[in-house]
This record gives sequence, structure tokens and C-alpha cells, in this order.
Amino acid sequence: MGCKIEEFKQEQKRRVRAVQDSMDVLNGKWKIAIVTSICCYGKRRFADILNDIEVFSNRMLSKELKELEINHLVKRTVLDTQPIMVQYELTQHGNTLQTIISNLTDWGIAHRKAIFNQ
Amino acid sequence: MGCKIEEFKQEQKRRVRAVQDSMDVLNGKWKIAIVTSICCYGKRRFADILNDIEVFSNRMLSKELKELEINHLVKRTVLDTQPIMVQYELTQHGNTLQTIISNLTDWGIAHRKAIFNQ
DNA sequence: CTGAATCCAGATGGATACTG
DNA sequence: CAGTATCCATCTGGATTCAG
Repeated sequence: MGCKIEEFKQEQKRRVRAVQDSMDVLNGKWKIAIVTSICCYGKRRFADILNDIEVFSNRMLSKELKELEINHLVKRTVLDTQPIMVQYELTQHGNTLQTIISNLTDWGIAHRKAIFNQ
Repeated sequence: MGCKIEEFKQEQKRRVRAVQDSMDVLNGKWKIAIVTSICCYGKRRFADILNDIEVFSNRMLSKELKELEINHLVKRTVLDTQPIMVQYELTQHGNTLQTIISNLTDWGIAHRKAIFNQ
């Protein structure tokens, strides 16, 4: 019996860890906006993304893009132009983010309603 | 035409904001673990939650619970015992978190696979 | 154009001690 | 038991400047 409870706790831990993984990927003030920007246009350059999102710095964009790349969600391509341009697009795996973002959007809308209408 | 693009951009902004709302609610290292703990048992006391989650302080638990309460996700009940005990449970709205957490769990598991198996 | 480097203020969160 | 208060180290992220 105690063993079952232990198994249950382990399973819970695994699940909490999985959610944390998702949150880690999506965290950072700007990640979702960045993904949305890239996703809208299919391919998007550094300066374009910077323009799509108001009030944020290239330092942050650089950092967040790097994290997205490490997580294999975004593919980075250097274009052979002068000066150099860099193009970002979602990987196949990155595209699966759309579902989760859509879920979060729906919940966010419902949440706002629940808070202000009750 | 320019107008349609403007509308599109506005809609995008609304959607990004909705996701951010969700993220705000779920953010903080411990919120998901707390919700999971309460959700597992239906009702849960302060000290119990503190015990369910390893390595974190009552200061944080207090803070996160307060935020969850402000967002109407958790209901706080003071029990008339000596010494006082406090019980936390999910509200009806709080229960809708289960779906979103489940989605995030699934994506987290898939993400881990995608990163390590490719 | 695409970043990296530096500086710096403010937020975050752990440890500890204390209160009703 | 259920928090609150304080101290303090670390992290975060904006502004600005510089480089390939």
C-alpha cells in the first residue's frame, strides 16, 4: 500500500516536471510573441521580429532566439547577402507549439472573463 | 488593405496578451506544483502542501497561494481549530486549470522526446 | 544588419527569525 | 499552525555602445 502511494508520488513528480519543461520553453517575457511573429509570416528576419514586438531590445531578442534554437523550435539560416541577414523559421517540432499556444490563448480569454464577469 | 493588416496585427496582439495572461497565472516556480498538490487531494492544508513539494519555503508558498487566490483559482478556508488551520481547495474556475496543465504536461513529454530522440 | 559586451537598477527568491 | 518581516545574494532585463 505504501508502495502504491510512493508510485503515485513519483508519477506526480514526473508530470510536474513535464509541465515545468513546457513552462521553461515558453518562459521569458517575449518567447510567445517571437514565436507568434515567426509563425505568422513563415520566415522572419531579426530586424523584422524586433519591429513586430514593441518596446524590447535586441539583447533580449538575441537571447530568446538562442534559447528557442537550443530547444530545436526555431531554425536559424544565415543569408548570403551584404550585409548579412538572418532568417528564422519554426522547425517541425516548433510548429507543435501552435497547439499549446492556442490552448493557452483560449484559457487566457476564458480566465479574463471569469475574473471580470463574476 | 493597410487597414486589414492593421486589424490582423490588433488581433495578434490580443491573442499574445491572452497567452501572457495564462502564463502570468501559471508562472512562478511553484504554482503548478501547488495546484497539482491541492488538486490531487481535493483539500489540502498549508503545512501539507509545504510537505508535498521539496525544497521550498513557507514564504514562497504564502506568496504563491495569495496570487492564486487573487486570481480566483484557489479558495482559502480558515478552520475553527486550536491552533488555527487553513484549508485550500480549487475553485470551479481553478479546476479548468486541469485541462491546460494536462496539455502542458503532454507537450512537455513530447518535447523531451523530440529533443533527445532525434 | 545581426548580434555581443558592459553597466546598472530593480525584481526574485532563499534563509532565518518572529508573531498570533 | 499559518503566516509575516528582514536581510541579502543572485537573476533579469533595459539602455547603450561596439564589432564583424
